[in-house]
Amino acid sequence: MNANAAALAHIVDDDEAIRDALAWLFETRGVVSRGWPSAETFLADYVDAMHGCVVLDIRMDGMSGLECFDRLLALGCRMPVIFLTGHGDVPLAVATLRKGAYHFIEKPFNDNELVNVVIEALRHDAAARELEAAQATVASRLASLTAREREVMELILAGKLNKVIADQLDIAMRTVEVHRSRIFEKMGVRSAVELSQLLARKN
Amino acid sequence: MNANAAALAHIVDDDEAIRDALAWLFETRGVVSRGWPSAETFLADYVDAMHGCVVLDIRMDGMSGLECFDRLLALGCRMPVIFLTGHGDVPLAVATLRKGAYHFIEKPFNDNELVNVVIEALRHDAAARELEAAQATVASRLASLTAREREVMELILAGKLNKVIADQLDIAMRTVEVHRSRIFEKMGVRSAVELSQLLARKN
DNA sequence: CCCGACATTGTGGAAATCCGCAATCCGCCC
DNA sequence: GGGCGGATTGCGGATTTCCACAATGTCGGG
Repeated sequence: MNANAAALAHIVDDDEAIRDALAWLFETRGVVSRGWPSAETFLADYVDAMHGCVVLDIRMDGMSGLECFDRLLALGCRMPVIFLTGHGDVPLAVATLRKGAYHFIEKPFNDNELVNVVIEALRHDAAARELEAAQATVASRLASLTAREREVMELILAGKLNKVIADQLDIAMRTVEVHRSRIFEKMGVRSAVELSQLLARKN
Repeated sequence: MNANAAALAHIVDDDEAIRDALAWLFETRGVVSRGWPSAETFLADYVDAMHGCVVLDIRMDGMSGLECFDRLLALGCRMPVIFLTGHGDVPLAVATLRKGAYHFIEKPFNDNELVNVVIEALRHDAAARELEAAQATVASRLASLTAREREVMELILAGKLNKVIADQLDIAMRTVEVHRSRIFEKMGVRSAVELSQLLARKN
């Protein structure tokens, strides 16, 4: 099952009737979903490349939604997580939200409101994924630099002249120029200012 | 009363006994505070330069804590706001946190925990203020640029050569150089890369 | 009218950057 | 040993950037 190919709303709830009802509800608004009967099964299949959002019931047999959330966080999951609960209390809601949960919704909920939240979460994930892809490209270019090139790059970004860098590293100015040229080539830029702008977009 | 000079924990609660108890509690941990008997009195004195955090009771005679929060947001208040409530429910907690409240604490609360939250909020505010001050300096330098200089600056930051900028704006290359020099002077930098780095830190 | 800010331009020369071509040395791996 | 990648360097010439000094024209405000 290729859960990576498209953005899905992952419904994690041990109650099959609820999973089906939610799937149906989401479908009426064009949201593709997948149901998981337990936190364990979802986590077993979880991979970083999963796109979309997680609709997570708090109270389940076996692993709870909260434990599942902690696990997802530990795994570096960036999908927005929407908690559903029939038995929440304020400290719990506050704690999960402050831990980074996307939303916390009590049952019974307004159908439309939930779908709106899901759609918004999917959008959020899409935007985050796009930014991540761009940043990964930059990161891989950075990874292609040799240690020396990285050293010279820092000095370039600090605005130092080639001759100053040469003095500082006790090398010839021509060598600085060579490194500089190689750095720009690998990073796909033509000048120090372009490089700076590229890296600013990464962070 | 100069509430701007130092970072204070602003206690907004119509119950004087609670205000005093909190003030005393905060004082035991070295936190300076000021009590306000109502949202209205606090808002009447509110100025942007107030530093610290706001400890806000939700249920008060007159204006509620929630209305007060909305007002603060509308005024662009960046102080962290900690809600205290004896009668909160989950949707309320979720809504305020998603609106940007710093924390939401139910009464009765653990004294130590509340002070920890306040201290953390004060730290948060201090860091945010520092960043803001640095950004304001850059912003005011940017504001000192003429329209033409700003136009040329964008092109410089795009990595374009002086001769390309000259062609694009249909002016002499010497003119581009003059603008360039004036821009760097006003922005307090010596090169395009320094300028780029400075602006990246602003955003 | 006068003044100041802004935009523009020119001259000539210095400084900084860029680069093709070529070469050497070192360390690592097969 | 041979090959490869990385670091280093030199030469000479081209391009780009920088700048002191000077000047002109326009616009807005007193």
